[in-house]
Amino acid sequence: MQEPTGLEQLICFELYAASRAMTGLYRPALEAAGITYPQYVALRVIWQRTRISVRELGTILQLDSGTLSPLLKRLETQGLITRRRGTDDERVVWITATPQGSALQAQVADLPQRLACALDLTAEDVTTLHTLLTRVRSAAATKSTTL
Amino acid sequence: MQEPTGLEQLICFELYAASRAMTGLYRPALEAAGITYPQYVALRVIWQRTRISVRELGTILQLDSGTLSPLLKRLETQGLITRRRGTDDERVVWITATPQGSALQAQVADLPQRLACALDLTAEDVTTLHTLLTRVRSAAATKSTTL
DNA sequence: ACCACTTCAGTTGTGCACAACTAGATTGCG
DNA sequence: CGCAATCTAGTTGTGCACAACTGAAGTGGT
Repeated sequence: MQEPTGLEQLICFELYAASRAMTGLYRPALEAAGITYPQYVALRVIWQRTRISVRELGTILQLDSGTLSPLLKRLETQGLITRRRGTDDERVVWITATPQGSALQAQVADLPQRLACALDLTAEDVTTLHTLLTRVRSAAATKSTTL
Repeated sequence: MQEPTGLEQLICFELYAASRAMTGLYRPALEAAGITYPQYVALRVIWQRTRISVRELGTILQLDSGTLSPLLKRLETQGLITRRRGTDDERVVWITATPQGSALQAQVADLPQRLACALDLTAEDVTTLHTLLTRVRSAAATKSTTL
């Protein structure tokens, strides 16, 4: 930091800027796969289950239906997932990866490792960072009325 | 973390989630002041200078004119800043806080401290987090073609 | 002086984030 | 049972993030 802008003292701003920088790091590879970063994290969760409801996906990603509905609609249009109303409870929509969607998994499998290397962080740094970020997130979530 | 979603291993996702959680923590106070979080960080930089160009503001915030132009337009409409074309170099637009805009500064002055307390982080944690986030951001920015 | 190159802010189009709301399905209490 | 409260996903509207582009203004080489 060369100039005293005051921003560098704000953890909040560092989080905001670092998050966008990381997303930018993922962008080229994800663009090649035809998806965006939020779509990628949603797919990661979907890939791990035979099916998942919009609600549970939202709980994991901390996103509401206002964000997820259009995002999932786009994934469905691309043929990467299917959406089906539940028969027992017609309120819930079950999401499943299509074969085409599952195929994408292989294409982006090594991304996190490749990009983590680019950050020049030691394993210890990653652990520390992960611990602190989790604490910040849960503390912020607790105090907030949102979600 | 109760379930193995795979996301919790992703520094990238933790950054993304923590950043949104922090923004949510700021939201109620900023909403009371009539501004959004990105407008707040932009104003913090503007408050520290008698004037600043859109370009320099963008360099500090890591945002391009595509994001800043409409954001600054809204701040101008609210009467918080003025925008004036330079006389020597007519390409640059100089931004200045209005008295009304400067008055807002007092209203949100204690925000970072109040909210930092809510996170239950020690001074050491904050320093560690800040250092790691800065490293992540600069590393990501270096590898990226963006900006 | 000429002109290709660069710089700056702004516009357009797409997609995300979130508040506020809607509509239908389900639940549970009296 | 009847019906109000709750829960689900989706829609609408606002504002941010970013790619791609525009147009005007400045710059440098010849």
